[in-house]
Amino acid sequence: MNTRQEVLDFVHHGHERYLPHLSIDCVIFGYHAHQLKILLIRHHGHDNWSLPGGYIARDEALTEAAHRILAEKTQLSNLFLQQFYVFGDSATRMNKIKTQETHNTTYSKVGVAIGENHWLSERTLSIGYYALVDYLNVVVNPELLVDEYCWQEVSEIPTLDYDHNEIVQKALMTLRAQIYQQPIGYNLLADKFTLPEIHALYETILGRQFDRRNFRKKLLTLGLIRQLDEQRKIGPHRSPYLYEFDRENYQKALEDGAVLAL
Amino acid sequence: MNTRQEVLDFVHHGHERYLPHLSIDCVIFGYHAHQLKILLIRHHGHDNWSLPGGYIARDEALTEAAHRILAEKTQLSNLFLQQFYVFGDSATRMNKIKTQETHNTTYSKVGVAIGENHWLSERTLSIGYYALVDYLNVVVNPELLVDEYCWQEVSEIPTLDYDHNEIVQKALMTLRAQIYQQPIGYNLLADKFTLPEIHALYETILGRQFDRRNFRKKLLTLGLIRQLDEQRKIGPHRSPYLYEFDRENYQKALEDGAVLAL
DNA sequence: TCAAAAGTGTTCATGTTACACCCATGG
DNA sequence: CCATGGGTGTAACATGAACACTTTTGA
Repeated sequence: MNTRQEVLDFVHHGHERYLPHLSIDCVIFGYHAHQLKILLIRHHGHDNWSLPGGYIARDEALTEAAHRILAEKTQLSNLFLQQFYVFGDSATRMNKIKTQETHNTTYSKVGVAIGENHWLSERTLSIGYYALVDYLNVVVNPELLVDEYCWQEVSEIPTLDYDHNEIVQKALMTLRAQIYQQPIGYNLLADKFTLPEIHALYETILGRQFDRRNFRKKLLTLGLIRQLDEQRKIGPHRSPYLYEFDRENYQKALEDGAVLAL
Repeated sequence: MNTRQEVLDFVHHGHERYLPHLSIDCVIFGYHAHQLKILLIRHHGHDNWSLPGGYIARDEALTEAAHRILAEKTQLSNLFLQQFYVFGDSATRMNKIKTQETHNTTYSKVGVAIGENHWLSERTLSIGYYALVDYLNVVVNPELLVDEYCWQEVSEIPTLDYDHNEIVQKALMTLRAQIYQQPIGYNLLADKFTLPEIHALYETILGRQFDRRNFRKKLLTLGLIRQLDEQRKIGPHRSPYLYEFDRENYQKALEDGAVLAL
């Protein structure tokens, strides 16, 4: 939403287009070069940051909605996107903490006030999705009501609005648990990648270190990756070999519940 | 809902008490003696079976709602109950298949018709929860609109109404994945249990066999269970020893991500 | 004494961990 | 030639898998 008109239309007619009481919040993990970050936004007039999110259109599949919202923020489609939990227990989600004033701060930018019975003031449960992107590929889409964006290191997430800290925690837990069962590398590495690259990826996401030799052995033994004949030039150093994923084997390994417990 | 009056009140005023567009469906796994079953219900006038479910009250936490619904069906509280997915993609969940006639068949029992714009005809996403119970402990609560109940073996689930087959599949997958990370035994076994009992439990839930000796060794090594001095009399056979869970160690092992991969 | 169920230990194969030196490259 | 980063193998150890006979009990 980039124009005042769009925002006004959303405020006044959003309930006709979207399902009320339900939203989607996205924890967008951005990885690059040994750093794992999360995309945060700061709504107009807010001191705290929060997660990007959106609503589900009445004629839209849930998964579709999640992909649309993600694409609206990052301009990227076909990303790895995973539903992980529904949040409906915390005080914010019970409407025990009124978000109305919060909303009014934001929407004051377009000169509307959100009443107590407005659809945006109603109790809203939120479905959490997490995505994985290379944050260098992301060109964040500016929105009228969002004052600022930032990529924040996962270990340094500040206090967020609503229950978003809880959502981030759960997303991170789920990501780390699922890295063993999901083709996570596919989405964060180029088709051809070096061993140090995939090695750094796993170390960063899991927050611990792996022995280079054992790591390579494991991935090759499981047949998840295949070494190529090519090498990459990387400046004044020895050239690393390139590898690619063995898609068939990767799939098979995942089905067999293969564990990449290094 | 056991009286006509209650049902009428639900149909006419339910939207004031409950959040629209959202429901909870429960996959209630019932285990006993090497059998793993699911509780199914048959609504009045329906040919197919479906899962028990319910709605979230406007002033009720999500988890609270799930426990209430489960207690309404089984009369049991404090059960192991786990949220596992939100279903919002299938044709039923998009309102592409009209459930209105379906509803009318059911509610004809109390002599009301559900119109196209009735709140029960609107698009409804469903949050899936699974529970684990000993089905011998369950006294199913009769409800006016439910003609029949049954416990159906997980390997013999018939075609269900709506997208409930999909929900059951996902629940079973999740249960099997989580048995390694959740204190599942606690809820299905008495405080003191024999090794053959817990052994059968794992075999049944995971659908495969484990060597008795290795199974015992593993559980003892991980410190999940503790052997007691008592034995149980079981007729014309050797008396098995009793065991109990080592709660502290169980907790610790789960946090460490201990894997019971037998 | 028999049938049914439970108890128990060892061996072998596999997987996991720990560890250090040499090589290639460009400046 | 040097600084930097990448490549590689082996030995010790721990874990998992396979396997069968004996004991207890009550009828």
